[in-house]
Formats: sequence, C-alpha cells, structure tokens
Amino acid sequence: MSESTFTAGQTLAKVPIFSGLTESELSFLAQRAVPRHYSTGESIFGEGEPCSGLYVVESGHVRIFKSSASGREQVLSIDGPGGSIAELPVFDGGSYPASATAIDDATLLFVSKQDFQALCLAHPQVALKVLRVVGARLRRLVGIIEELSFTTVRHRLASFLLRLSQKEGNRSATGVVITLPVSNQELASQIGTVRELVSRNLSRLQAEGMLKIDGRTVTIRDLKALEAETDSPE
Amino acid sequence: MSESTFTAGQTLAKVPIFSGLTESELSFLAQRAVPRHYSTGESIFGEGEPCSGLYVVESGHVRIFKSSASGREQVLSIDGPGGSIAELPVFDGGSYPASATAIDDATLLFVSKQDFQALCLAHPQVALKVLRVVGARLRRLVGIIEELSFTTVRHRLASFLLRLSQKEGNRSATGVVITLPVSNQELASQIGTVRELVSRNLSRLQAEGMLKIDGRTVTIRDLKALEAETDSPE
DNA sequence: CTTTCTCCGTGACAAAAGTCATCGGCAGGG
DNA sequence: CCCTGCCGATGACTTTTGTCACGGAGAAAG
Repeated sequence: MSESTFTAGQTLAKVPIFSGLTESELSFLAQRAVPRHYSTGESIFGEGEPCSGLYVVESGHVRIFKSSASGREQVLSIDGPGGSIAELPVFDGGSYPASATAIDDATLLFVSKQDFQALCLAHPQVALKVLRVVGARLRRLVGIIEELSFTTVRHRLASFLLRLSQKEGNRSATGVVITLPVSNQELASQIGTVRELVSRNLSRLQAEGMLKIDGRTVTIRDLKALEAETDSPE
Repeated sequence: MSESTFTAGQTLAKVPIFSGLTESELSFLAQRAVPRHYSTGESIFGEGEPCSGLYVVESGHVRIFKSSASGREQVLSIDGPGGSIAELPVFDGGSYPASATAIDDATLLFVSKQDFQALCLAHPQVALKVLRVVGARLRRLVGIIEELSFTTVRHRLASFLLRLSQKEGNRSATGVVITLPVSNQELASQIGTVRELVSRNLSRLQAEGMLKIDGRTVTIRDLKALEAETDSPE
C-alpha cells in the first residue's frame, strides 16, 4: 500500500458517510479515491459543470456558493475535514448545482460516481449514512431560506455573531470576545447581502451599545439584547 | 388482499422511489403502508414534531412550508400524486424541518421509519432512488435560495408567470393566456413576499404592457419582455 | 520609501420591500 | 336579504436594501 493510499484510508475512516466500513472495505475505497490538492482560492468545480464524482475533505476547507450575474455570491456551506461534498449530483445525474473553491490549501479525495454507486449497492449502510448527511445539509438549506425570507440583514448578522460566540467566544470582563474570521465581504456572502450593509449594521449595533468593535475583534457587551434581535418578530 | 391494500400497491408502483421493485416487494410494502385521508387545509405534520415516518401522495396535493413568527409563510414545495415527502428526516433522526398541510382533499400513504429503513437495507436500489429524488429536492431549495438572495419580487413574479405559462399556457390572438391557480396571498408565500407586493407588481407589469389582467386570468402580451425581466442582471 | 492593493467605513442616493388602512366586490351562512 | 369573511387593489408612509463614490488605514510589493 502506497503512502498516499494509506493516508487516504486514515482519512476515510473518519468520514461520517464511511464510518462502519471494515478495514478491507476502506482500503478498497482508498485505492480508488484520488487525492487532489488545491491551493487557496482555487476552483474545485463550477456550477453547471457535469458531475463526475464526489469529494471528501481530507484537510483544509471548501466553500460552496452560488454566484449571481451581477457578481454577488451566496454561500451555501463551508465544509472542513471529514465533510463530503457533491454527494447528491452523483445520484441524480445532473450537474453541480453550485460552485466550490478551496478557502485555504486543501486536499480532497475524489471518488468517482461509478465507484461510489457500486459501494452503495454493496453496502446499503453507506447509502443510509449518505442520506443522514444529506438530511443535515437539507436542514441547513431550509434554514438559509427561512432567514432570507423572514429576517433582515440585522437579524442575520446578530445570528451570525451569536453562533460565532458560541463556537469560539471568550468571556472577558466586558463581555464575550470574538474575532471575525473573515472579511466583511465574505461575511456578506454568508448572510446574503453586500459588504456595505455588514459594515453599517455592525456600526449600528455598536452605536446601540450591544457591541464594541476594534478592528476584527468584537466584544459582545450585551448578549441579552443581541439575542433579542434574533427572535423579535421583526 | 384487502381493497385498500390493493389500491395502495397500485399507487406505490407509480412512485419514483419504489419503481423497479417486484410485485411481491410492493405488496409487502403496501401491507405496511397506512392510508390516511386529509381534508382541505388539514395539517399533516408541523415543523418541529418528531418524525415517525414518510408519506407518499396517493391523491391530492401537499404544501410544505415554513412559518415565521409574524405569520408569514414560505412555501418550500408542493407535491402531488407520486411524490414523497419527509424522506429525509426519516434518516437523520431529527424532527420535521417544515410543516405540511393538504391543499385539497388528499390521501397519503404513511410508511413508518422502521419499515422504510428495513426496505432500504434489503433493497439498496431503493436507497439510490431516494437519493435521486432528494437530489431534485435539494436543487429546488438551492434555486429558492438563489432567487431570494439575488432577485427582486418583480423577477420572481415574472419567473412564476413564465413557469406557469409553460406548464399550462394557451396561445391566443393577444398572447399566452394563463389562469392564476392560487390567491395572491398564496402566490406571495410561494415567491417569498407579501400579498400587497404581488398585487402591486402584477398591476405594474400590466401598466407596462407586458400583461393583461382580468380577474384570475392573465394574458402575457409580451413574452419577450417578461423573459427579459427574469435574466436582467438587476 | 513609494506605489499599489485590499479592505473598511460612510455619506448620499435610489430603489425595493414591507406595513397600515381603506374601499369595493363577491360568496356563503344564517 | 343582510351580515360576515375573504380577497383584491391601492394610496401613504417607513424601513430596509442596495449602489456609487470617495477617503483612509494598513499590508505587501517594487
């Protein structure tokens, strides 16, 4: 077994959709999975291209998004190690419904349509696992629709900050401190708006005393008030 | 075999996710599928309720939607005979991500989680079929996100009219004639806005000469112009 | 050090979305 | 027949969103 096949096997074992496979099954798959490396910003596939297989993230992060004619982008999901992308177009035979790029240097394992379908037929458990992950993906999409349809940019921004604070917030004397992980432009793409509105709404939340902004560092001074923003009827 | 089991078998054979099963497998499933009848407007399940199984539409139509705190609704999909709903929460174990009601009198076949999972394990083909159907569903959701994120109410209304005209438009001397199948309120829920904006935008399109509106009958007088509305960059 | 690039913040607008209230038509139930 | 409820249209207004243009901070490159 070659070095790369070995590491691929290691990776595959940790991927939710392949958990539960035996070692021999994993190595069978690993031998057919092709590792591909992408550098920061590089395109993995574009919306509308025919789909030849699925990818499993070994390292790095992948950004899946839709682009508009006028240049705006809407992020659908960000997947890190262990995540799988494009599971679905593999089955319905259509093209990729969105584009994918590497956020940072990333290594993905490519599994061809044929190999993967064969695997699902041979191991029905795998198909059920795929359905489970896809379920989570669907929930996220429905969540995006809900936010876009019902809420304002202000709401979505508040939600984003709260989510971030729960994942990686640090308590301090003055509140919960978080560091914005991305540019305002990217943040805008993730919550479905434009750069300027992110900037403006951040300023406004600061002016109202809920936040204290210092560069990319944000201190949530009034968590309660920020939470109230996310569930007020409008 | 009872009468109802027989009709259930008939129905199941036509459902995409069950096509390809043998007669005996179908009747096996039919015996476990429980027919449930719903009258117009009746709730089938509500968002957040634990999911106990999936439904197959035998007759009538089902509306799947999200509700906001302020009473607005966003329609995610409308499924008719042969459609299946809630396939996904069956697998990821979570609750229903949205609510479902019967649009008209409808008969659904309920298949329990257990029976369905067993079926998928016994017949991997079924799982692949489910994945195909789910793929289409995911594409539709991504389409909704794209529309909500990038386009205006005017755009979405134009798209809706064009879609409708392709499905059931009748050519006439003055243009393509269609009949709005739903109230403005419902139309608003389907394109993600409110009643008033649908009304106003319809009027505006009429004032600009693209449409001629008479009650629920709409004549598209300038198809080209309407199509131009749907792909202008904004 | 200077130039260039990227990113952030903002003011000034313009357009779109949404809210509220009102009016009129029409259908169904009492 | 009248009342009530649902639906559609529309005016007036507010809020939100998005665009354009500009200026400045800071990092990276020459």
